[in-house]
Amino acid sequence: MTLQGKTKRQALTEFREAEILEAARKVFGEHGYASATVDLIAAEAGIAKGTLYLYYDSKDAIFWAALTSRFREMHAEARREMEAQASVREKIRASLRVRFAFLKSDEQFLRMYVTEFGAMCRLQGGPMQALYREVAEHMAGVLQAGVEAGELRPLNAMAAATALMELVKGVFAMRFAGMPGQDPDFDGEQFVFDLFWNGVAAQ
Amino acid sequence: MTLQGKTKRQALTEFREAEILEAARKVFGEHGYASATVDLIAAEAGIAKGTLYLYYDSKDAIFWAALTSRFREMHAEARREMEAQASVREKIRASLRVRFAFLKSDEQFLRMYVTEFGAMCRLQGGPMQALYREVAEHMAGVLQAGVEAGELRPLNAMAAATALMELVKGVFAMRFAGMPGQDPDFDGEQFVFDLFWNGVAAQ
Amino acid sequence: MTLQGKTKRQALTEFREAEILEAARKVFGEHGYASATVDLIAAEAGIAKGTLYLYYDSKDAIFWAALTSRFREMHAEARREMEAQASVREKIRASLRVRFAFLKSDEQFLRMYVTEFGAMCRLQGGPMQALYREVAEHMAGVLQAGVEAGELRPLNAMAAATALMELVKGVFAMRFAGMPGQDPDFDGEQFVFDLFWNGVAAQ
Amino acid sequence: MTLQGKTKRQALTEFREAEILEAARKVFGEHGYASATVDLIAAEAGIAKGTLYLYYDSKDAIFWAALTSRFREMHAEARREMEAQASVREKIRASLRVRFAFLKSDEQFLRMYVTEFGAMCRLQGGPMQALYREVAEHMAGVLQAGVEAGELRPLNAMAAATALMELVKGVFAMRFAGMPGQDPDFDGEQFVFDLFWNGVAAQ
DNA sequence: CATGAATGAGTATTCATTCAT
DNA sequence: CATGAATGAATACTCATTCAT
Repeated sequence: MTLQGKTKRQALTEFREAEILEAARKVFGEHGYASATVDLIAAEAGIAKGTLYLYYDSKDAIFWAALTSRFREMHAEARREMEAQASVREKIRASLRVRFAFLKSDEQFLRMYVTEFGAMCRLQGGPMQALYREVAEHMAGVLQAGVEAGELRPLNAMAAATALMELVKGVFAMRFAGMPGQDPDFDGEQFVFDLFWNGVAAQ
Repeated sequence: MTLQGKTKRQALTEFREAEILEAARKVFGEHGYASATVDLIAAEAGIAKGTLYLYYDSKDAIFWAALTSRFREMHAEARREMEAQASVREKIRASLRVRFAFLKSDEQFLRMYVTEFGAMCRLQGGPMQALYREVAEHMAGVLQAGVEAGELRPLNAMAAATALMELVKGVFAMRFAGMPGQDPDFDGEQFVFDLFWNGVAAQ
Repeated sequence: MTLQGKTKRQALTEFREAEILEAARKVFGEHGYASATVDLIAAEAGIAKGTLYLYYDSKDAIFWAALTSRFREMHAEARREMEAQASVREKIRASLRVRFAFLKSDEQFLRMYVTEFGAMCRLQGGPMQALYREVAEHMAGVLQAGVEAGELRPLNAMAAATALMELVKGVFAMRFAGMPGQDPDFDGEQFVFDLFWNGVAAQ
Repeated sequence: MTLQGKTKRQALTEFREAEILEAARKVFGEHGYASATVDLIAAEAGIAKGTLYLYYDSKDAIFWAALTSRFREMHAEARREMEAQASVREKIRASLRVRFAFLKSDEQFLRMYVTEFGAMCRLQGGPMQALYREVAEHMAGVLQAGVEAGELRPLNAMAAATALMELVKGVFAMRFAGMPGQDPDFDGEQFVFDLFWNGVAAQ
C-alpha cells in the first residue's frame, strides 16, 4: 500500500515534470530564454504558476532541465546505437543517424539546442558545461580508439569530437539563419558524414 | 566651411559610434545580452545614457551594430586576403588565418560571436541573417569555383561554407565549454584546415 | 463512551493546539511575524500544513493564540501571586517576580512580546487590545486601592499600570537593542521595582 | 554656475527625499511595515515607483530612513534643549517636553515609533540599534552626571535612560491599545516626569 | 481527521526608453 | 548636442489558504 502510494505519487510527479518540461521547450523554443516568461510556461503546461515552483526552483532550473533532459536522451540513444557497431566508421554513422533523427523530430528542442546552448554553457556554468564535456569525451574516446586502430589519421580526438557536434549543429543552424534555396533533396546527415569522414579517415 | 563643419561633425559622430560599440562589446562580452544594461554601456563609454540614444535607437540596435561591425571587418579582411590567393586551398587557408587572428585578438567580440550569434540570428531576424548569409555565400562561391576547377570534390557549396564557419566557431566554443587539458600546443587553425580540406578536397 | 470519546478527542485537540502554539512561538520568535511562514510552523510542529487549519483559521489566529495564551498564563499566575500578598508593595513585587521569571524562562515568547506586541495590538485590533486592557485594568485596580489606602501617592492608576508593564518590557528590550556592557550583575527586576516604587509610593 | 547647478540639483534631491519620507511615514504609519506597499508609497508621494528606487535602494531602506530621520531630529532637538538647562531635573523636563511635543504633532511618526521600532531594531540589526543606543547613551550620560552630582540616587544610568524612553513610548502606547476613559485632562508628560523623577531622585 | 499538492493574488525590483532642461 | 531624472510596464518568485483524496 505504501509502495503503491509512493509509486502513485512518484508517477504523478514524473508526469508533472515531463509536462512542465514539454511546455518549457515549447515556450523557450519559440521565444528564446530571455523573452520566455514563467507565466507563459505555466499557461502552456496548463497549471498554476505556483505549481511550477513545486517542481523546479527557478526559471533557470526549468530551462536547464528542459534542455539537458532531452540532450541526455539523445546522447544515451546515440551511445547505445554506437555500441552496437563495430567500426569507428559505423559508430560515427550511428551517432549522426540518431542525432539527426532527434533534432528533426523535435523542432522545439532543436531551437533551444542551436540557439541557446552556447550562451547557456557560459552563463549557467558548471552543470551545462559538464554535460557537454561528458558527451564530447565519449565521442573523443571512440575517435581515439579509431586512431589507435589505424582507421583514422592521427588527430586531437577531443577537438574532432567537438567539431563533429558543432557540424551537426551548424547544418541545422543554416535553417535559422534563413539560408536560401534549401534544396529539399539536401541530405544534411550524409553531408556531415562525408565531410567529417573524409576529414579524419586515414590516408 | 559648411563642408568642413559637416566633415568635423561626421568625424565626431563616427568617433562616438566607435567608442560606443567598443564599450558595448566589452559589456555584452562580459555579461551576455540579457544581463548587459544600457547604463553599463553608457558608463563604460563615458557618456550619458541619453546620449546613447542619439546614436542608436535601442539596446538591440547597439548589440547588432557592435556584433556586425566587427564581423564585417573580419569578413572584409578575410575577403581581401582570399582574393590575393590563387588556389582554393590557399584561399581557405587565408580565410582561416584572418578569422583565427581576429577572434584570438578580440576576446570580447569572440564571446559575443560564439555565444550569442545563434540566438540573435533567430531573434533579430532579417539583418543578422542577411549578413551571415552574405558571408556564407561568398565563401560558397569560392568553394563552388573550386569544385568546378576540380580542386574540390562535388559538394553542396553553401553547406560546406556554413560548415567551415561553424567549425571555426566550434573550436573556440571548446574554451567556453570548459574543455579540459587544453593542449597549449594545439593549433586550432591547422586542425580546422586539415579536417576541412581533407573533407572537401578532390579524391 | 460518547463522553469518553469526547474527552479523548478534546484531550487530543488540546494537545495538538498546545503543540502548534509551542512551534509557532519558536518560529515567530526566531523570524518575526512577517518572515515566519505557515510551512515552517507546520514543519516545526511535525504536522501537515493543512492540519494547522483544522485548529486555527489563519496565520494571524495562530500568532494571536501563541502570544496571548502565554500572556494569559503569565497574567493568571501574577494575579494569583498578587492576591496572596496583603500590601500593594508586595503585590507589585509579586507581579514583577512572576513576569520576570516568565520572560526569562521563555526566550521565544519574550521575543514575540517585546518586538511584536505593539504592532499587533494596533493591527489585530480588538482581541489583543482587550486583553492588554484587561491586564492593565487589574493592575490599575490594585494601584488604585493602594492610593486609597494611602500607600501610594495620588496618581492616574491606569497610566501607572501601563507604565509598569512597559517598564518590564523596556528592560528586556535593552537586550534586543544590543545594549553594551550588559552588567551580568544587573538585576532588572529590582531595578524596575525601585524605580516604580519610588516613583509611586506616598511621600 | 556649476555651483548653482549643483545646489539646484542637491536641493531637488533633498526635496524629493523629504517628499518620499513624508509619504512613507504616512503609509507605514497607517498600514504597518508588512502591509505597506511600495506602490502605495509612490502613489502617496505622487511619483512613479521607479523614481523611488532612484533615491532609496529598497523598501527596507525607505522605512529605515523615514523612521530614523525623524527620530534623529527629535533627538537632536531634545539634546539642544537639554544642554540649555543646568540641573538634571530640568534636563529631564526638557527632554520630555521635546519628545512629547514631537510625538503629539506627528501622528504618523508616532505610530511607526510606537508599533514598529521594537521589531525593526531586532530585524534590521545594526543601524537601528546603533541609533537607539546612541540616544540612550546620551541620556545615560546626563543621568550619570546627576548621580555623581548627588542629584540622583545611585543607579544603573543606562537602564534608567532606557526606562525613560520606554515610559514615553508606553504612555502613547495606551492610545493604540485602546485604553478607555482617556481622561482629556491627563497630562502624560507630567505623569512620566513625576513617576521617573520620584523614581530616581536622591532621597 | 489528516494530508500536501495546487492555487493565484500579491509585491519588490529592474531597466529600456523618453524628454525637459 | 548632451544630459540624467523620471517613467511604468514587465516579471520572477512567495506563501496563505483550500480541497480532493
